[in-house]
Amino acid sequence: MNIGEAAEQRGLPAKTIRYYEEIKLVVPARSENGYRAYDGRDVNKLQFVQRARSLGFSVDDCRTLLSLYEDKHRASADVKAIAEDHLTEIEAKITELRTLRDTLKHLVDPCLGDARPECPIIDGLAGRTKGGGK
Amino acid sequence: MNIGEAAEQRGLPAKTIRYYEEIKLVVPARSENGYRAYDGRDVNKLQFVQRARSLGFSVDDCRTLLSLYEDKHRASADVKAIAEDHLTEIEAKITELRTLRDTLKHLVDPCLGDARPECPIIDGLAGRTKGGGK
DNA sequence: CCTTGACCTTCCAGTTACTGGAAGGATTAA
DNA sequence: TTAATCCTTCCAGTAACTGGAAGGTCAAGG
Repeated sequence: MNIGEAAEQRGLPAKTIRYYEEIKLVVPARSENGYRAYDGRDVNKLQFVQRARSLGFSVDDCRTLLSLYEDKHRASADVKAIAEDHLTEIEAKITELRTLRDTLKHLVDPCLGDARPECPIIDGLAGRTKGGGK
Repeated sequence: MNIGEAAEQRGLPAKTIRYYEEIKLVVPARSENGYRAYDGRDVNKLQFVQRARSLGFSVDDCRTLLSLYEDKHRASADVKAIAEDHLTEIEAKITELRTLRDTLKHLVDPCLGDARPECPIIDGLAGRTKGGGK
């Protein structure tokens, strides 16, 4: 099948699929006219990558996972290690964002948000502490 | 002061500070020898940007915030609007990451992580459901 | 006076994972 | 034959830096 059909089947932009070929992630055969020809196995790989990407795996992780996917003699430990690393990264990101959110909230909450210039947010960013140092 | 001193004072890489000039975020005067000359006001701006960036504001938001910082007639409402938008984005990101984490966890947990090839993570990514469809 | 080392300059390229668009060939239907 | 789709490749842009090369400037030491 041509790239358009593969794209539609998977709900991926053709541009993205071409990109995956460019970086040698999913490389289809070519028809005589030069068109990319995707077979069922290619489409499975596209689906695999699509799901891995949607779970936040990097394209590089996808490359490794894809090779494990294709390897009938893989050790599930290898897969699990990648996934656990990624999980740890996600947890770290969540923690970081929660901290950001809380800090930001403490600046935003006391801001009156009116027409006057006094602004705890600006003060906070400028490094001015609100407390009146006696 | 030269860029090196400003960089050290703020704990920012000189490269980053040059970049901020390139994008016209913090543009210092120049000495006769062509060196960048940062005065106290520039350093304050660098600090302001540094803090805003560390709170996750985009460089573009920083530009706007910086102009509000310098505007004695600003309305705090304008500042607050930007900060609240950003807060909303952060919340959305946290929610998204939590979903990712949970989904990933449900794939990782049942994986034995041994030398055998059977792997619920690979199966999940491949779109194979675990349940034995009777 | 000259050299060495630290500091400064500009410019170019690379990072991540695409996305948009231009120019032009292939295919299909009318 | 022509028009509408589809396909191709190639180039550029996104965000926010970061690394590195080639070369100018400056202060200290011999």
